Amino acid sequence: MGAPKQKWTQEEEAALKAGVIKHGAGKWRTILKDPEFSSVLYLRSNVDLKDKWRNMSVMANGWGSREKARLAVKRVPQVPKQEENSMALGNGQSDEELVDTKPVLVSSDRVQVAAPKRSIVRLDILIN
Amino acid sequence: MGAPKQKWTQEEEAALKAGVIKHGAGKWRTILKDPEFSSVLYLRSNVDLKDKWRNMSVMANGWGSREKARLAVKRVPQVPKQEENSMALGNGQSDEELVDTKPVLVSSDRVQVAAPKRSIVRLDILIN
DNA sequence: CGTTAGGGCTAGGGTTCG
DNA sequence: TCGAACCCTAGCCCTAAC
Repeated sequence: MGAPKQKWTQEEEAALKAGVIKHGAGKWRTILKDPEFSSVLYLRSNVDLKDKWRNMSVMANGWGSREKARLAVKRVPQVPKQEENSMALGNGQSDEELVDTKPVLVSSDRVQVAAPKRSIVRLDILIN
Repeated sequence: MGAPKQKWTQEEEAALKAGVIKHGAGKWRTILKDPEFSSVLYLRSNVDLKDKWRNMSVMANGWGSREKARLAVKRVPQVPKQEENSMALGNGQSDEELVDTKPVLVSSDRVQVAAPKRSIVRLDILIN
């Protein structure tokens, strides 16, 4: 079993989004063949792109049903990971970058453990 | 209030084991639809089967109770984690023979491993 | 035949309860 | 605290339709 599971990276998500903006949703094979994205998505199939876009769209809408303060107000003795990617479809315009504001802030009354880990601040690849 | 939490009976566990032997681990829905086991497992869902098999497998591994599991280390932005979990079938007695839990015959075409090794799967182990 | 849309299933982490 | 049972859902598979 050589497929433990393959999680999507932020680079891949950004490439997918850019591909949809450029070619349109539904043109998965076209996006995949575009040399601009194939370097990032080369190990994904067109079906993978379709599935991922479905998941991203669902998330972008109303954040689900049973999630609310559950994930946010979780007291974790660790460093809360915060990574959120904006997910919205552009109107076909050139530049568009929605910034999702996720004010998830775990503010413990006590001193929180320091963060020895390196925060991963990744910027989306340039498109257009 | 509404979820009494139903514990697994011996009959259900036995049916699950037999189902895995017959159809292979991972074919939870298939096991559930098999009339041979549905009479016992009709209260369970495919996810229940999967979860129960996970718990049983952990026990079979000899996880004892003397391990300091570090459940930290969430996701590090580097080095893909690699998990390897071996699954053992059979009773919880001293048996170090790993049994391939693949169904005897799968769908013909698949990304089958290019290894024509034909391990003789022993199926003598059965319900306790 | 290739591709896409959609439903279905599984794997794995997370959460709750005892 | 720990573990069994249960929940949530991203990723993957199957099938029909085009």
